[in-house]
Amino acid sequence: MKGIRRLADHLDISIGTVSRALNGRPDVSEETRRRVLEAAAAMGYVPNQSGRALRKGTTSIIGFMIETGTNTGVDGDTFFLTVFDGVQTVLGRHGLDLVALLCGSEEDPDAYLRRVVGRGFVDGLIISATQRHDPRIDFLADRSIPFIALGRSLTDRGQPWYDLDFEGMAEQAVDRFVARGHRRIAVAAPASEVNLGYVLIDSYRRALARHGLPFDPALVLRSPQNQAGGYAMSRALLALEARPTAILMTGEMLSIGLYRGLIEAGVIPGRDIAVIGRDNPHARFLSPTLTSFRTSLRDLGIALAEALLATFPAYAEHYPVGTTRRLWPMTLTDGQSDLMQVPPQGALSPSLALKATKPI
Amino acid sequence: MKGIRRLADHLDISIGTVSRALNGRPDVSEETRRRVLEAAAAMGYVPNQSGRALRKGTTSIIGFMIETGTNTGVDGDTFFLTVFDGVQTVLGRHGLDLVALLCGSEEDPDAYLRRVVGRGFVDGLIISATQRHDPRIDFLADRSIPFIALGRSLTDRGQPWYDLDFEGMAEQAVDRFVARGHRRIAVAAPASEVNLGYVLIDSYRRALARHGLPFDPALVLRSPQNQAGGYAMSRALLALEARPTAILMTGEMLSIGLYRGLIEAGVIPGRDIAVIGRDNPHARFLSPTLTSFRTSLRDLGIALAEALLATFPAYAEHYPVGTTRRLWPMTLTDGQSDLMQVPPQGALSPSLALKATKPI
DNA sequence: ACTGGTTCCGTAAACGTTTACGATGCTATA
DNA sequence: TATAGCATCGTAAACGTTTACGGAACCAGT
Repeated sequence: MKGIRRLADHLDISIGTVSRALNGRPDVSEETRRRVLEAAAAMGYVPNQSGRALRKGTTSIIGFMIETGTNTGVDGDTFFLTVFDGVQTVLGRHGLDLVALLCGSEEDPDAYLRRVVGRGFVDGLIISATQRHDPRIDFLADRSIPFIALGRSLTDRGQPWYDLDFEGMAEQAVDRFVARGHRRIAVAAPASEVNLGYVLIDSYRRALARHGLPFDPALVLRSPQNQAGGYAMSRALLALEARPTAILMTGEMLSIGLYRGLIEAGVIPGRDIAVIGRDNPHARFLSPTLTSFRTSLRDLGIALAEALLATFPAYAEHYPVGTTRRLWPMTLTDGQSDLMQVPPQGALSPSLALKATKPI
Repeated sequence: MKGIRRLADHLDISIGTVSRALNGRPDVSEETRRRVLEAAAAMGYVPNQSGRALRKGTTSIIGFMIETGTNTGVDGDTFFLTVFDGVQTVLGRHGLDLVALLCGSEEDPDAYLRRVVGRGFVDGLIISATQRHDPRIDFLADRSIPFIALGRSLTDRGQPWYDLDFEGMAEQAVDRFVARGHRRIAVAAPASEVNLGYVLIDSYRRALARHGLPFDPALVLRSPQNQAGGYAMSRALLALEARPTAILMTGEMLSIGLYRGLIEAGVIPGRDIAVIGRDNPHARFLSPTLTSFRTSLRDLGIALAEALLATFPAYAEHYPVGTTRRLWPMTLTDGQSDLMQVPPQGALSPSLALKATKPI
């Protein structure tokens, strides 16, 4: 004998009453409710997930889909573990559980999603690393599965989303660079089809235009969003004909590899080139200290969870119903890596002048 | 109409036949099987997880339990994402799915495990960060849930495990240090009750004894296993009365913070102190290059999954049944950080001699 | 024509819950 | 006393699958 029946037999009452007692239904006496709760705790009873889900049509599980393997761009991540923690604290308050749905590097993300959602495995979803055009959004919207995206997409089905504020980052960074006299400002963009790359370049382009600076495609450096990418980027940067005097790194890990490459070449951030990057626990240990955009990823997780719950009618009392689409602010924190000043008006340093006039 | 019934009605056959066709049962004609599979694909049918699990008593889901939040010791993790990927590739071959069970920083890990396992949520489990005494092992063994531990524990219920080979690490590192003349060798150990700390210190102690060196408790430095911990450790190290000339860092992230702290103090790894650490994508960008223990975490994930499946009688054909308990080898890879030589026999450098004779 | 065997398929029970419904006993009121 | 209302509980159906069982149809051999 197992499950709720064991409990019922032990207490000599019906399984219906046990269930009502456990679920806080009103039509059960306080006396029996007490006995049931006591016995349940004593016998370590936990309702079977499948039985409950089958009957209720709801699983109380929220999935956070991420891709494993190191080819995803984001390697080395406090990122997800921290966001998870924020999401979990909100969901836990409502008896919901968070699990990470791990799409292996050998499986197609769209097929994976279809499989796991088709199974009726989760009540809601958080998807991340949204692509410029993302079939997952269409799929989830078609099935009207509650979900929220961490990242915007051109695929717009009215879904809620949060996204890091790349507009703000590009704007503030370019403003600061220009104020220090920089005119050749590079930007690091992801090599994949992830949408944030496009958003970033657009924002960067508009920020340049606002200052009357030309857009030079050669200054958009593409690479995987990890340290190795940052290292490769330093090489690409130093090899450019007309070397930029400033660079904005929006990938979390990029700056670490970039520093390594620059310093190896004798180019000191903050002195020979201005760098602004993204903060993370690793970047805190860079030297010279990195001028960086910071934010609380745990709070982002909390916001994500609340916005997701707001799409459930059942939680309308706690979270005002509605779809939130919001840029997640990052604050620019001073470091040493952007302190370089560019002398006004064509007074280029000899080495740069040399580079600039090199034939072809 | 939903689920298998919709499919059956559409094809004008019974749901039993549909189920048999989909599950590859022999007693269904090839013709109808073809029709069923075609229709299933066309209509995007995926069997409901709850219904199937309820009937079969098995979920085809393996859980990998980790703790979120940054206070867990391991922050900054390629680690888990890489191991996940290895596990996933093996499980995927057998139609099993891996999900990460995220225990929030606000919930007790033991209670979390009881809850999620009691629900019958998973067929098997991988637990990590095993404690010196770990109630989770007793719980899982009592319920005879198939599981494997990433990490040893004094709680021995005959469970299979893999663990990083800290014996080998301590032995090789101490050997190398001693060969270069070091006699005061420090070791970094985690501050928590996680078992690897005890294993590590034991191994370190034995390795010292083998060379006739005394064990000095002051040389065992405890800290959280992250960069901040490494940074703090550099301070503690430099503040020691009799400063060690070598240090072994077994935490993945420690070396990064340690480097920062040492270099700030003008102490160059490999020149002024010998350092051996653990490799990871971030440590690849340290300068001077880190002499480090390396391994393939993806292969570790594969091994974990195979050893877990070996405990399922159902997979006896693929994986020889039996419980494997094995140390996962790490190979020592040369870098510059351990190149420092200590002059033989009491010929201490002035500064070190000064430190050693300082009163109290 | 009868038997036995094979192939294919439908029927129905079962998994562990939740919950609508009805039954029972009690109290209060007329 | 009869009735209505209430509190409490048991009964049974339902959720979507899988699978043991049996039945129908067919063929081969006697």
